[in-house]
Amino acid sequence: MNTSIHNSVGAQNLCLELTKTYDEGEYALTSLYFLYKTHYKPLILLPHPPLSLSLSLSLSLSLSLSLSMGEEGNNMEKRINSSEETEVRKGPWTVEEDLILANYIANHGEGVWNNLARSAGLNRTGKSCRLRWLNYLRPDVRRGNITQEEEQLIIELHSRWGNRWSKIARQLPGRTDNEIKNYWRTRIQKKVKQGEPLDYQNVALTDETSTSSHTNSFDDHNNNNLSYAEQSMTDQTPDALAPQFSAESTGAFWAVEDFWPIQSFNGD
DNA sequence: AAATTACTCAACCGCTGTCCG
DNA sequence: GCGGACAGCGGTTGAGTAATT
Repeated sequence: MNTSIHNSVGAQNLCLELTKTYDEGEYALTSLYFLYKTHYKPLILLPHPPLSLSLSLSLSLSLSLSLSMGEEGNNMEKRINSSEETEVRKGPWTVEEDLILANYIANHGEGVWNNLARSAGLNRTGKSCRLRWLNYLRPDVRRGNITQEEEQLIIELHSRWGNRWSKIARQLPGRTDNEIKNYWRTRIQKKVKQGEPLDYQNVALTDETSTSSHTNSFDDHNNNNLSYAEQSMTDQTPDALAPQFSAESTGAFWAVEDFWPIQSFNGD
């Protein structure tokens, strides 16, 4: 599947692209919509599914999750249903698994992940489900490139807290700790190694210094050692700390109503 | 065009902390 | 206090892709 669709690609082209690839019996139309939501919406920033996609979607509501898959899909299916069925599945998530997980959470909520995995019929560990949900499927996951403002904030917070990725992530709405961690390792550390200037104040950039010297003293539950400036920063709400995103960029978030087609699956 | 290298990032692993019976 | 189950975290890996030779 072609993943190199750029921001400028319009809805119609997207439909054609997706339809061409997936509408040949490989997956249900719902999968197509889900792909649109999870993989393409962040790129094209459309407020609603395109009309033709919506129509397809309406049709898909009467279909069950177990709709037949084409040859390619069958290969994937075979892997799931093979002799490994009794074993816990690992590795990349399939579209069908994503659908099942998102659908289940939309109807039952998240939490108690091991039970969730079992109840949803996913042959995955609770851990795996949690990770997939939090890092990828969650409606408010913000996708797309890290902005300059976000990078600056990451650097500032890393200098303050070290490799406390989840804590840093909480200050960047929609960004996951995994994403920030990866970004730090692949981009920012590379810049440092190459001697590129990071013209931000008070930046301590080595993992060694940051983790060892900061982690303990800046613990979540012990802010007593913070200076006034540090304390005031700590006291700020995530909203206050976070960069102000443009209206366009917020389009990369999912809306609650984005889940309606998935919820409809259970006939609610 | 093919082979190799570099890069990205989703997912896993192992560990710690917390909760609850 | 103990042990099991679970959540959450940070570090690491490896498959897929892009860039380079």
